[in-house]
Amino acid sequence: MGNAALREIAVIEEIPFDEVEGVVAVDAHNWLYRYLTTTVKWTNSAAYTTPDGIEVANLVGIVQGLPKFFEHDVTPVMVFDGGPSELKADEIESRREQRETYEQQLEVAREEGDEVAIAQLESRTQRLTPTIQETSRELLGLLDVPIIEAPAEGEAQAAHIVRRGDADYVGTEDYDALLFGAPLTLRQLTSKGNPELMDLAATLERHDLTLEQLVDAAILIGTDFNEGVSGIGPKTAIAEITEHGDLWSVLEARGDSVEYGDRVRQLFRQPNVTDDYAFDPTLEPDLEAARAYVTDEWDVDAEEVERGFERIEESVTQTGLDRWT
DNA sequence: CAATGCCA
DNA sequence: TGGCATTGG
Repeated sequence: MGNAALREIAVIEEIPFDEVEGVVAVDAHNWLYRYLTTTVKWTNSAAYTTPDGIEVANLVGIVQGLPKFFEHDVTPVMVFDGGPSELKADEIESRREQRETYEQQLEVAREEGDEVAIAQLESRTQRLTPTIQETSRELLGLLDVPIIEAPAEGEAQAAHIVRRGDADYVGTEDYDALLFGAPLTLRQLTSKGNPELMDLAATLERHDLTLEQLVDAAILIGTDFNEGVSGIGPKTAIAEITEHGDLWSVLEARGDSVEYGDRVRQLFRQPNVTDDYAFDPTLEPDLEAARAYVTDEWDVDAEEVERGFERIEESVTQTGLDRWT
């Protein structure tokens, strides 16, 4: 989701994949979700469901999606969302408890009309199922793709990692990455053509804004967590913030108001992220194990993943993934 | 310029 | 989704 109006504000340019270098901190939820909803699923639904009715389109998506990185000598690092759905495989009981807790929280938030909390909790509704999470982690592990656990939003954590210089780009379709302060963001990583590069510094420079002001402008327009002011779009938001300086001054001058403005602001300014992560960008995939996992353990038709594995294999042997530091 | 609805 | 035309302020 995110905010499409930010596209009007952001400096975005298409770049050849060859010019992408280094490490991409991928918003794993966003990345997997693309493969679960669009590409694979409807083309041959049966091929991505086990006899038990468990969806394994994520495994196919991973096998088909990773070669893009490998073939361009780009190291993906998958950043998973934290929060209520971070579950350990064998903790069935705590799983139920957490789900109940989440339901209760959502109920309370609804009663209180706390739109921000509702939005946050609902955004966790469309979370990946525990099975998807577990099998994705397992397969990524076999392929030696680093996984980082975010305390909350994966996107915020990915932005944090890039800000600290431990990765070069955030990978997500979501324009919100900009608001989390991601210096460089790559979009269209799942599509066929070239990716798009979204540049924070260039964006701020173009409009002569600070990041804080950009966040305020986005709040005026409306984000995933707040409604925004009716009648304010990207142009007006920038103009008003430029004229009055910040969110509150704009609202005061217009006699408007925004619900939970301060909380949404904090959400972007001080997201829940951690420095407690580490990864080795040197990838040594165990292709045999990965193939076995997908085709034997989860009964995915070998044809569905053959080409993907071949491409990964070729990348490994030709360029040597272990050269990437 | 913002919002809406339709279509590729 | 994203692009485009329309309408309404």
